[in-house]
Amino acid sequence: MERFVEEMAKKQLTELLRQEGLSITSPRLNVLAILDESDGPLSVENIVELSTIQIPLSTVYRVVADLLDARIVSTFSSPDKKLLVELTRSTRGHHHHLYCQSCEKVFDIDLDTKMERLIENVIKDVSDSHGMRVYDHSFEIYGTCDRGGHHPRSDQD
Amino acid sequence: MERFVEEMAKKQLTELLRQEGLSITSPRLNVLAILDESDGPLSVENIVELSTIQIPLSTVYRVVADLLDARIVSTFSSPDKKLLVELTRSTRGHHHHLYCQSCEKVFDIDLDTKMERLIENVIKDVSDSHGMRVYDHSFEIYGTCDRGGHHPRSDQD
DNA sequence: TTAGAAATTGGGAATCATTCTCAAAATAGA
DNA sequence: TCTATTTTGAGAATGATTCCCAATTTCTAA
Repeated sequence: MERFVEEMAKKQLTELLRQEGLSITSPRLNVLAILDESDGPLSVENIVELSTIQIPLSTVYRVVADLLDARIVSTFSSPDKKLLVELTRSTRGHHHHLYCQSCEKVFDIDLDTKMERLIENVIKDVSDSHGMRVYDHSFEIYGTCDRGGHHPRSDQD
Repeated sequence: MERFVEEMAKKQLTELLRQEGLSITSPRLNVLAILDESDGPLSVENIVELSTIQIPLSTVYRVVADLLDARIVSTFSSPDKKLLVELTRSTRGHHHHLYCQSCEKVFDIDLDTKMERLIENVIKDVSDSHGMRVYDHSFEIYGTCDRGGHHPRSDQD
């Protein structure tokens, strides 16, 4: 059963690559499978750790870059500036992120349609007033999940 | 006259350091003066380039870290993950950023009070539902200012 | 199905921003 | 001014990411 699900997923992921005209290779399928099984964005290091077969870091970076070009994955940076990756498909379109400083996890969050529309309006105003063409925006929230956690800038010694 | 203004600024900046209990050194005053004259956030490299006296990169990083601890400056990351710095004072409190991909500049933007309040509400909802204590958030807009510019992800070859 | 062409990989070296180190220099304050 | 303390300069170290290129894999078309 487990096995069956895996096979299904593999076929779908293969199809995903084929649709975008990318050749089917095991590093690509592996990275996709790992992202597919994850419930949130992963760092490149995470991907390597979670991989059953051995994949060099450089290959993961390259694979991720190819998948990004094909829009199969999306990437962004964590607060400590590491590359984070997630399947574009798995996120129902546009969304935002919530970072937990204490457990170092990232959660996807969705804003309701009204809020998202308000943001679009703000962006329109700003881009008009600056004469710029806007291609993206981000909205990120930083917090801590454990009650003992503290503000990262208040730990002066 | 020019000279006079400079002297004025220098006194104020010295006072700023003194108030926070930081000793007065020329690298610190220089970094502050450069940030004070800038109309937007600067990278560490920018600061070194704009400095009249020679300051090593490592010193600028250290000075910026000290000023950050004292909350005299604020820092954040550019889309290419470089450290950006601005005087906390020069920004009337909380604000956001607009990045231009073609000219590589960063502009400060303010949202109106209503919008900012909406965002606060969203953050409250999200943090409550995830059981997290939120200490910060960011909202950034990415665009290009020249009409010939193009979406960074659409230049596939 | 198979040969050759084209694309991809492995893995180590290179790069780039940032941090660290520590002796020398500057600052603070009695 | 003198001395303890802090800060600096300059280069080495670090860590994430990119580059390089020979070896391998995938694709294509006969």
